[in-house]
Amino acid sequence: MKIAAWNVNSLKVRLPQLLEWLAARRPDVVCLQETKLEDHNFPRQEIAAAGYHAVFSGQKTYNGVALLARETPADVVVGNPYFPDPQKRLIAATVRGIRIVCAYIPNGQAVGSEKYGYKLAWLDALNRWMGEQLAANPHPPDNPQLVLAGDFNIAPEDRDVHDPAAWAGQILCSAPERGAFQSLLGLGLKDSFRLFEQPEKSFSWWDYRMLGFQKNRGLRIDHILLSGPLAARCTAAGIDRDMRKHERPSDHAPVIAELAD
DNA sequence: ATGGTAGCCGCGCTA
Repeated sequence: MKIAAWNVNSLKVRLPQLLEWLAARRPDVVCLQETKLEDHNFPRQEIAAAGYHAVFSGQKTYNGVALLARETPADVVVGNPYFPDPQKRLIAATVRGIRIVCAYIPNGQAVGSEKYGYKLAWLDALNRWMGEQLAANPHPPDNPQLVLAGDFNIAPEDRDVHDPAAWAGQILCSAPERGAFQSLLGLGLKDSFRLFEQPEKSFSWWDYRMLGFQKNRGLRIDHILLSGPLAARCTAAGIDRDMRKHERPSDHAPVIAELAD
């Protein structure tokens, strides 16, 4: 079972790339962020023609998440019950007995800003909800089947940052943000990427500006976290870096984790 | 060097 997450930065613009990529990679589940589409504009026909069911929660201009799956997603929940939020950043559904949570965690703009406070509060509520979801999705009991995937807007460690000195204490890298990430791991979730040997300087996002990608000035901020039993089944994890080379790319590359059946 | 690039129904804001 192949699970992917991709911040597409406008599904309208990236739809042709998404369809090509779905055909090439054949993921079973895809968590999309920054669709930037109202629900009535979601390209349901094109996604269905590609062989995927879709559930989504979008808004105009900003944010927006979607969950694509080759099997019908069940028990769809939009948003975090512990954090009422007009911003469309969270959608969850069950696919093949696995609870999938697709998240677009706030960027936070700058440490100390109002948006930063919102990000930390959002993460605190996410942590609370994930704790509950881990307990609520046992199969059988005490065997949580949970995936938390998406754009976290957090580089967990210095090795996830092209220039740790320049980014020290900055947004995406600050201690409170990294602490929130560690709290999610503390619930028993595993960073699928780090279950395997990986190339140095592996990143998932590069700023459009200043030739960020060409110079590999990136950060690894997109993640697929797995509950313990799923981590035990994980056979591979990686970043589809080549998608960032595409003409008119998203600023994020897709991340992928594979589970043995 | 406080820039730069991309996407948005936008004519600034967010990333």
